[in-house]
Amino acid sequence: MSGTHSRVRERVDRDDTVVSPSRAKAAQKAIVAWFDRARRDLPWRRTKDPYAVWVSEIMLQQTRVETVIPYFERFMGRFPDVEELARADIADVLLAWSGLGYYRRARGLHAAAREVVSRYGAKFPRTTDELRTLPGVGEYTAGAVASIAFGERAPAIDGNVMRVVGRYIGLRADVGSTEAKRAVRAACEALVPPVRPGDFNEALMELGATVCSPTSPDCPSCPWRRSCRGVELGLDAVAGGPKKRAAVPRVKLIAAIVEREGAVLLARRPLDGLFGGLGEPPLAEGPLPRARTTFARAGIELHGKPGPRSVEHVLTHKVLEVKLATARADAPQSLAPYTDLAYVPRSQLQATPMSTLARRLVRVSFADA
DNA sequence: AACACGGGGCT
DNA sequence: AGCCCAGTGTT
Repeated sequence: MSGTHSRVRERVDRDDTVVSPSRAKAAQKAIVAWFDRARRDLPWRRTKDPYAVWVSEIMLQQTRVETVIPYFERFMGRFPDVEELARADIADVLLAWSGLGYYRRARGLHAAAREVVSRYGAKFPRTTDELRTLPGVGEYTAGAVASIAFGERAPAIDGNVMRVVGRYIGLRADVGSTEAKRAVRAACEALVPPVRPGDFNEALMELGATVCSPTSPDCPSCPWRRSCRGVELGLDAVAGGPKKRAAVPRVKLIAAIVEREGAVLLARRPLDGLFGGLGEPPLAEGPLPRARTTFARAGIELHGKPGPRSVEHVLTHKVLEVKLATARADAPQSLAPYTDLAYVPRSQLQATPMSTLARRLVRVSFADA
């Protein structure tokens, strides 16, 4: 008897994350109506130009709206259409990306622009399947561009949507789990309407960004408050789960600060990996004797001991601890893993692609100059 | 499934 | 001091 009961109970638990057609329809109407009223005026919403939508979506990957806005404006001014971007030098694209992070995105954008021009005659591919083949365009971005720019009825599931829809369907599984992804995707397939699918997807993300926040959702203001399973269950029980992250390793580095006649010695990083393609004062891993030897082989002689000036730069997966050392280099040689070394006039630094870390190093070096 | 990949703002 | 953001690509 208890067996029968638990079997029924189990099926109910599984089924209640399924969104029925009638429930989907009500949900679509409510959230799009809310979006029409509450939508923020963002630069990339002033057009449905696929190129602009695409650029914005790439920039928005793992990056907040407020951070992206000025970069987007500058980028569109500098590269107004896909052909202009395809013609550009990668260094100019990286310069426009300097400080935004995840620099592989800039290389993907540039490579994809060239593909759009060469393979599609500068006309943007219109379907998720074609978009998906472009470098830097994954499942989310393909759905976002296809739905927003071309009206394809495709879901666009980002972190916001995982949380919002996870709560809406009363998902208990951790949002990072395969089970959660499957359930949210199924729900989204049922939810995305054939009419205005792009507005629906944007509405979902907008809701996550402004109302259904991770820690303190404003449920009374939510267009879905009446049918949200998460509210019924208590949001703490839904789509939660602590994500324990391993302690981030600390990496100790020495930066060789070499100045000669108003120019700074910069090294260019290899295209693959951290800060790919960007310039920076040459870095070598500590401890000091090893770094000194590494630099010496490249013709860079450290003056004294590194420090006391130093910079700590925090990344997602490691902390870079950089001590600064002045140095001289009359005939710099190659220095692994950098692709080249060159003196850059200080007046040219703002025109040189560099990471935020590299700019900090330069700024700290010449703070009192 | 886990990890590399930036930077910043909020709690 | 964590958390996590309009994620993607590699291993």
